[in-house]
Amino acid sequence: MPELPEVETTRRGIRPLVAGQVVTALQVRNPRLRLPVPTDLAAAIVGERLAEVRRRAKYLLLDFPAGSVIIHLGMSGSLRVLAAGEAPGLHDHVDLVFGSQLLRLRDPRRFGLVVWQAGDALAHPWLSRLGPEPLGGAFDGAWLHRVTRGLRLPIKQALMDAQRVVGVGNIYASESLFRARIHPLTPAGEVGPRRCERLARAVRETLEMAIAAGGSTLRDFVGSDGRPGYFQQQYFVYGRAGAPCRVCGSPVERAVSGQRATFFCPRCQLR
DNA sequence: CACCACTCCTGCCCGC
DNA sequence: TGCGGGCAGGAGTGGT
Repeated sequence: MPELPEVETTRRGIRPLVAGQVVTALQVRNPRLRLPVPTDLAAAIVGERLAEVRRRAKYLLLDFPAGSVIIHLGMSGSLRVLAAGEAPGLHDHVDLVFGSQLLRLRDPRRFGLVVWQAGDALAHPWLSRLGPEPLGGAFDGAWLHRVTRGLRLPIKQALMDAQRVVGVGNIYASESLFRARIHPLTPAGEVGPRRCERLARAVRETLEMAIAAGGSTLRDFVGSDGRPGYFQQQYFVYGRAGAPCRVCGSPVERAVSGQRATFFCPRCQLR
């Protein structure tokens, strides 16, 4: 399930292989994603040079002269660079062919998206109202404190709201709150300035560590099994209900918040 | 606004 | 061994 670190690792993996290359063909094998792949996509990009691969939140932006292909990996999407002619698998929806190689989007659960945005990609309605990047300078404790005043909803849900900060998904929300020693069900408005500071720092550190862990597997984006290698990453609480907290040994608990599984240590994390 | 519920889809795991 | 059921999960959308 790609969260921001996986998307960033994907970006870093594919960028050196496709940036600067000209699209020679587009193959839409299965247009059915969360929204249908636009039928006029080929007209927009075939024959054009891919200038840059950027990321905003969990969206990947493939920049062309006239606009950008915006890709979201949903929860099961992956992008790999393969040799042209590589036989497609069951859920390989789209290929961007660049001469002798291709960029292949696979998405078994079809929560992903491919859209075309003419002109500035950031002007797309899905991107234009997003909050700050968690790894950028605009996100810090002061910002987090400001955008959570008066909120009664749990801090975890506030953290996962892309208008407040982007890129914090279910896994890293739980992990960041553990790192900051804040109980995920604490009303967001009750988290004071010092704890907001700690939480903002925890979000940044958690994501940076995950990206660093993925960086060693960039070579996997070419060739056979191209999955980013976070599976080796050790989570503190996520998915560990009943298992001992890695810090204090108390059993990790599971709750549901905003219809999402939420994991925390009841002893380390205070309301 | 703030908040909530619903929706998309399929691989995987569990129990029988 | 096969099969049904339940679950997970990003984020847009459409309520109250």
